Amino acid sequence: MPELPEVETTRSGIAPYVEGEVVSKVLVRNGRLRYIVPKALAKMPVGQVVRRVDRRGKYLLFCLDGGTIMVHLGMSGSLCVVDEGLTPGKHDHVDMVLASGVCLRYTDPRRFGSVLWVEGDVFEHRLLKHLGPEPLVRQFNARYLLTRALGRKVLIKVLLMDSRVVVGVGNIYANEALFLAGIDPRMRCGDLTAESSKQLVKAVKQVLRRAIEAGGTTLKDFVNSEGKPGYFQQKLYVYGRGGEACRRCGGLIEHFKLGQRSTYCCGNCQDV
DNA sequence: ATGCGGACCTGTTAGC
DNA sequence: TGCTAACAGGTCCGCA
Repeated sequence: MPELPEVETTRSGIAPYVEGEVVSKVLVRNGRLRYIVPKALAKMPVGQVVRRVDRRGKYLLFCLDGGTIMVHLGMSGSLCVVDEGLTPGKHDHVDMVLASGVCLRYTDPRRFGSVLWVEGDVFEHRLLKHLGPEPLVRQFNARYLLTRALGRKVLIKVLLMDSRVVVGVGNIYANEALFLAGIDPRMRCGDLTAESSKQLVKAVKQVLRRAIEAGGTTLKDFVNSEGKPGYFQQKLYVYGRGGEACRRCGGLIEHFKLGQRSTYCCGNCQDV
């Protein structure tokens, strides 16, 4: 579920409640997430101050003095600020309880996400080490994308969703960015030109920025730190709109599979 | 090195 | 109405 805008929405919502506060305990109700949470947290000491809440790609990083709590929301995860006393639901797997009485509650029906404790330089952790640049920084530019695309045979959509190339772009925003750039998702990487690379980078940045402003996309179950949905779904051009009219040309939005992922595009507005 | 397919889970929806 | 199958926002691993 959560792509970069949803993770960033969560981060900015949580930060004011957490930064400068002491973690008094971490309560694990169901540790069977992507990585077994009790094991992953085994060495974590309690009573430390959270210095800041950061984000790298789709990972949330709670930076403490002795290490980092690294949270990934997977497909269906969310993290809400609740009162410690609130009765947990079926999928409320982990609580991070602060000395202030505020509780960060991790909810994840599909359990594809995880909560890890990492000591030392978190960016050297195997899950972060090989990540590509953040999409919203200058380092992610037309020249960079072209360099990474040329000489490869994968489809352009697959490349965009490869976190070693650029982080944070999941299936929804890959579809949207390709539409905005006027590029068919079935185009091969090798066919990217300087011009189309420029358009695509611009589109990726634009769609992510707009989605962050709208508080993310809620298709089914994404909620922010207050348990509220995002509103970007109302602004989607192609994702989830198979068979409907293109908002730009009125043509039919196509829907098919690429790799294993649901793909949407306008055959008229997007060229291979 | 690159590309591809399967695996990890559960809940909801579509279809018979 | 009720059962079953397909599908869903994301990685990560192993094999060719």
